[in-house]
Amino acid sequence: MPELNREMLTWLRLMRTFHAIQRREIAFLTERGLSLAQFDVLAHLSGHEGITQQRLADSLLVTKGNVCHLIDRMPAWIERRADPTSRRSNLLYLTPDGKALATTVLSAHDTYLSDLLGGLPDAFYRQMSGGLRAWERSVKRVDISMSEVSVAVGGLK
Amino acid sequence: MPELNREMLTWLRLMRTFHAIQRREIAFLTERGLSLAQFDVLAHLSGHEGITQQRLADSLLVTKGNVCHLIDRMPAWIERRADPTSRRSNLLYLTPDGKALATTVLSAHDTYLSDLLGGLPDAFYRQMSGGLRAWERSVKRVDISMSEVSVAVGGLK
DNA sequence: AAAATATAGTTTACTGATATACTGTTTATG
DNA sequence: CATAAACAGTATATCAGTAAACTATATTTT
Repeated sequence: MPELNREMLTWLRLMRTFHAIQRREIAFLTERGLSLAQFDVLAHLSGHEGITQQRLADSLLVTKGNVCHLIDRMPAWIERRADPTSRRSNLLYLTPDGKALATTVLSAHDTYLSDLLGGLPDAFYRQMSGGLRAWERSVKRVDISMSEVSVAVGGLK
Repeated sequence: MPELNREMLTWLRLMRTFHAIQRREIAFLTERGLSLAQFDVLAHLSGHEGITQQRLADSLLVTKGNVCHLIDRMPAWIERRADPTSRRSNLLYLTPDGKALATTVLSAHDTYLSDLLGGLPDAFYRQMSGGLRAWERSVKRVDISMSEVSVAVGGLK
């Protein structure tokens, strides 16, 4: 049977909280005709126009293939322009429509999330941020490209 | 420009922590030849053999279509059996191979996660769990099937 | 009992993400 | 300088997930 020790219980809590918030964020964006992925692209681009697809992919922690496909389906809002310094990269710019959409949706999104997430005492957020940062640091001891870990933990003896 | 108030910063922290942990969990399972979705199915089934596909879908918070497709691709580990009480539902059972796999992988997964997530003082987990529970409760004021919200927040005036 | 409705499962079409292979371009290096 | 290696982008195949249409079976209602 599953061992529900304190670490696991806290992790379950974290997952549930994450999903509760994210589902609402997605619902909010869906009503405005945007997917979360599209919103992320618009949001990042509106602060960093003129970056390459690769840089956008890095920022969003997704693959360049994903960005390519995503951009393909947002032609009304995003434009690929030639990079004067390199013929292999594209520079991404918002179209006027994209800029307009980004402005309104970003600000509404901000208001919505702040309202959704706010309302608890200031000390709560300080404490929570600190705790999460500590946990994340602790988790990152374990490298993501592990092969030893598989042996050490999953392994024999 | 984005307003990075305390709520948003805490949310960013939470997302980062969530992804840092989940990426490692996925890497762990991938090395053992399982996707996270497959693991979830095995894990739930090994504690609840004989449930229907619909019940499994409900438990995992996914659609029955997803479960159907998922089960289709795990024939070595999962078996559909006729429900003696209803000809329209299937009952899901682990095959001997599925049972064996579940046993070893579940326990290794448990050990791995406990090690990954553990190591901080007990008070940390108590405090974090409590904080997350409070935040989740507060978030759930906002109903997920909102239409008023879209007007109230996204809206005019 | 017949008709309407609801339910379990399947299928299909779509989005989103990955990995991988492929194209073309740039940069290193031998 | 020529070739090899790295890099940006694209294309393709695959895996998860959703929604919606469809099939077959149960259940309710009239």
